[in-house]
Amino acid sequence: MSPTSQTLTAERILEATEEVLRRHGPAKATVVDVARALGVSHGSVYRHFRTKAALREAVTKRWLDRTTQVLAAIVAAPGLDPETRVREWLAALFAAKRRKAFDDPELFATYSVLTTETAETVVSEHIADLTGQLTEIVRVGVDTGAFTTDDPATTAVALFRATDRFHDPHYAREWELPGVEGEFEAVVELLIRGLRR
Amino acid sequence: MSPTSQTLTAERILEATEEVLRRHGPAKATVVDVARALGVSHGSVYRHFRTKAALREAVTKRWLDRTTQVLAAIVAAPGLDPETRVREWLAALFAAKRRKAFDDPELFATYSVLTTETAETVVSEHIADLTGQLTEIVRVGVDTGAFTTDDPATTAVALFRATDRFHDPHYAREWELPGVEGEFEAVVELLIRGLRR
DNA sequence: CGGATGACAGATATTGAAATCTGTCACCTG
DNA sequence: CAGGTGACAGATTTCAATATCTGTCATCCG
Repeated sequence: MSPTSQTLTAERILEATEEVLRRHGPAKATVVDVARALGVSHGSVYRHFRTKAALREAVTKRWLDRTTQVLAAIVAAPGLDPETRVREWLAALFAAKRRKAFDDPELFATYSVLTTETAETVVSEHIADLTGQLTEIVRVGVDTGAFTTDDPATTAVALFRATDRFHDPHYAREWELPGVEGEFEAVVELLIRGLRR
Repeated sequence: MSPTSQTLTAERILEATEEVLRRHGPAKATVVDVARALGVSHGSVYRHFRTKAALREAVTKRWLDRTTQVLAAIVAAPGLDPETRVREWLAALFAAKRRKAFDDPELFATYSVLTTETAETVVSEHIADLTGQLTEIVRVGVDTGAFTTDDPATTAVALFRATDRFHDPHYAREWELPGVEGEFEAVVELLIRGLRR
């Protein structure tokens, strides 16, 4: 009946939603559009997601989790000294965000809006995931004697906050300005020096 | 003729503009409103400011400069060691912004909008002023042997950017959350440690 | 004559009626 | 009978007509 008449799964709906969001932007993407893209009635979409907000939340979480997974690889990578691991983790976060912003500006702008309007919990869980990863790196650094701190978790949050400028979508416009790379390195340098014993 | 029939000066217009902005907000504050508040025709306002944008720019600059002046006192204050001076300067910046945001939320929100829509130069000059002050503090710190850095100006920018979260109006909502004070101190602690020889 | 005025043209914002969307649910259909 | 449908009520958005505002300037006034 429809062009893609496989069974309707949450995953297929999320894919269609992302496509509709990319095409129409956050303001004009409707549940009806998503249903149309899937060749089903909008009632069917509501069978998988209770509200439009829940759908947007799910698609946002999916997007944020992709970054979390990339960074987890750096936490787990063997053979890095703690200092290098922190540098690479922060650089990877910056690079991932910058790539998203540059490669598909429409979609990035869309998700930037979604993260501000979506339920606070999705974003704060994402931040908790990321600072959790950083905490692990710092903790290992302290254990091996490379770093000093009273409390790895507090220090991890400080590292994350001090680098907000280089991962908060709010600053995305400035990520293509010349000199940002230098600013990033100067901040990281200062922070790494602050971590050292 | 009007309730306040002194001569019409740029300063009086700026005062009236701030009042109109506080009352009506940035979206609904018009040049006609400002003229009405002063008991003159809007043509007279255009005699002092070429455009509405120029008027908004001037009132924004005036607002930003007030903070710059407060902080200049800390740069010049005698008898502070460099580390304390950095701590106090950053704390004063945070405190000044937080006070503005808390004491008069309407006006603060208004100026937050103005700084995003106003000509880039006003804001970047403000930032240049502030990082200039920080550069001076860092430079003295290096000269007295308290700090190490290749380039005080770069380091000053890094200090400013690493603390964006605690002075960028974008984050104002989070300045009243519990724990912000702790986050601020953790970031400053890390940065100060990074400055030390 | 220096400074203020208000009528005016084009740009921008407001408003309210019509169109669309969200979320529900009784009813299909394979 | 599990999964899908589409009509429906209330909420939200769109659109075009109307009102207001911006910026200019010929004219006025002390």
